[in-house]
Amino acid sequence: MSIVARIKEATAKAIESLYQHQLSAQDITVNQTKPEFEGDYTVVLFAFVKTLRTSPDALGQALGQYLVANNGELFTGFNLIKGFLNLTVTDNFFLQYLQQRYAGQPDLTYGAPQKVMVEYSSPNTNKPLHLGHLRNNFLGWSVAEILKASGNEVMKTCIVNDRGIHICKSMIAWQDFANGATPESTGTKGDHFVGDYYVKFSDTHKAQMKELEAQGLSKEEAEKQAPIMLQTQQMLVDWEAGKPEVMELWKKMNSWVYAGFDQTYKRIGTDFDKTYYESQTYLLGRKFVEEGLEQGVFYKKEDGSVWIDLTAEGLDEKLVLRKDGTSVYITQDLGLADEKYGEFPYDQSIYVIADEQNYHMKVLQLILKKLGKPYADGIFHLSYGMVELPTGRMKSREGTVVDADDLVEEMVAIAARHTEESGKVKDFTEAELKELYDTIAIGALKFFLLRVDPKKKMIFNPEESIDFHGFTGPFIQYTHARIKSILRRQPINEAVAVNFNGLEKLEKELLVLLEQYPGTVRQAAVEQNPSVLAIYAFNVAKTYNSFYTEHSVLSAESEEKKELRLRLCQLTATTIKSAMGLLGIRVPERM
RNA sequence: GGACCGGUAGCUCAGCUGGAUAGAGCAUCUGCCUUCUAAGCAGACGGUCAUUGGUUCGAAUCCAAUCCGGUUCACCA
Repeated sequence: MSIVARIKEATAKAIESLYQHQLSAQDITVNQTKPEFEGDYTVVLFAFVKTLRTSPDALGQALGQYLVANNGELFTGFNLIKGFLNLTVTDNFFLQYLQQRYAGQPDLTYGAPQKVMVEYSSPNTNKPLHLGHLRNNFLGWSVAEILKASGNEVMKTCIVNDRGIHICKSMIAWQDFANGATPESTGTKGDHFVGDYYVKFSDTHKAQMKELEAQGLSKEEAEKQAPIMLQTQQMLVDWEAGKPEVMELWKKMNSWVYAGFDQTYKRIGTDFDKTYYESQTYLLGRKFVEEGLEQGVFYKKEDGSVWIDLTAEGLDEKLVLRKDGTSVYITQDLGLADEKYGEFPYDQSIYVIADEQNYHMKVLQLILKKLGKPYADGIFHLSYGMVELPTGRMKSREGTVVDADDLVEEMVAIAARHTEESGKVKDFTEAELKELYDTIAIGALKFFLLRVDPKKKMIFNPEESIDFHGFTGPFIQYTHARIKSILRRQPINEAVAVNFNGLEKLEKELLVLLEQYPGTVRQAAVEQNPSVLAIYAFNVAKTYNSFYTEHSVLSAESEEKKELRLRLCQLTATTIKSAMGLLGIRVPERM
């Protein structure tokens, strides 16, 4: 049990014994003591003063004395400042924790295991991945891993938007302008290759619109009447009819894109247990229309379109089937949700989707509820804020989209430059260097995107790029490498025992932090928020670095101190590696 | 217009289930490498927590109003 849990438990017991008053652990506020006061953890007393009909001072004195007298293994002393009871935890408690944990892997499981599905990434097959996808990928992957580490059965999924008018746009452009060029013939990565034709479509479309507008058509008319758009519409019809040459082109171009995605996913360490393709799932929602009409949840308008009225819930009327009988986005999603549950009967289904779709996800869940689907309550929208540039949103039309592959390459170049300047790994082979650059570059990128609360939109400044100092991935990686350097020189001697009193301030501070690790992972899991772990890992690294500068490990005052510090180093390294691992960030042995 | 989200140091962000004098990193400035990796450490500077009112022992945190910014309310996906 964590020290905080034990303090709460002991406090509840003490109050029951002293005042015959029952309290549950969650009623008690325990904070880490502020550095300017003596003590490690603080019980906040104000909440009980009224019900116990006593003063903060009297309560604090009584409680402090009781806790120290009855929990000698936990507390060595207390002090009372206003309504705050500061408790000093015994060195021995932390030394025991250290002794038990330094060698193995942390146990991070809690609660009853659940089946959790996590959907993330969801790319379109008409353009390469960009910065926004990276936040999505890193978030989804990390949340999945955190839930897995917490003891749940997790299935990572991806829905690929591989069909529709936007896919036809790049197809038409390729057909009209490529002269048979391929990624191989041009030496272009497949997803970028196809993305270039999507841009080509836009440019052509724009030019044709301009001509039509000059002929007096309105903007809307011009948009629809542009020859390339008419072509694209026809191609979509042909695709839905399964016209062989269109299907062939579609498959060919998608396969180029997938080859490109695979390369990027591999590079950034994203993986999935199951990939859904919209082309295979988009018709699944149709049966819901019948079902909803029968149940009276949906209604049909005169023109044949089908709707659901959500105005009672404060939302709007929502179309679920077009008058021409084709299904819309939300209907497809209903079908996919059903398909997912059929394959993996989950307790929770997490959708990692940007916050611009908050309304859509709300509607999706509500419709499923109204249809009486048992899995509706398990749906959770992990809504994250968009990544913006200092100038505002990324816009493909204005060419301000930050490409994922380009960004990774840029980071690698910076990592290489820093590494060369430091001159610390001159004996590395080419392959080792390459791996190190990737580890640092992608670590920096992931940390940068994961350190912010997912809910909040974030600003990415390409000018300043991503720093390698301070609150960053490389800072933490560097700390790990430093520790490993010590442990390589001097392995731990298991035979030496380390039970004694007299921890240095920074030794204890570090132990206090390390002891909080399982609780921190739990918080990250409950909140589905990796940034909690990023901040934690940074604090551990920072505290270790202070300790490192202040106290020598290898030239410690005594053999026993040295062994203590070696174990402290080991546990710090393990904790950093574990926490960073849950963020998808590798930590090097040397850098 | 309706709904939802946000506004904390020059910049990027923590803190938000109410608790002590609001914290980090970057930037700026001062020190510290013949001693375990200076991608580091120690320190300085920097705040009307958007504004106003309310709730109470106590408010950045809760409530209301206002201002500013964003997203969304498509027979697009």
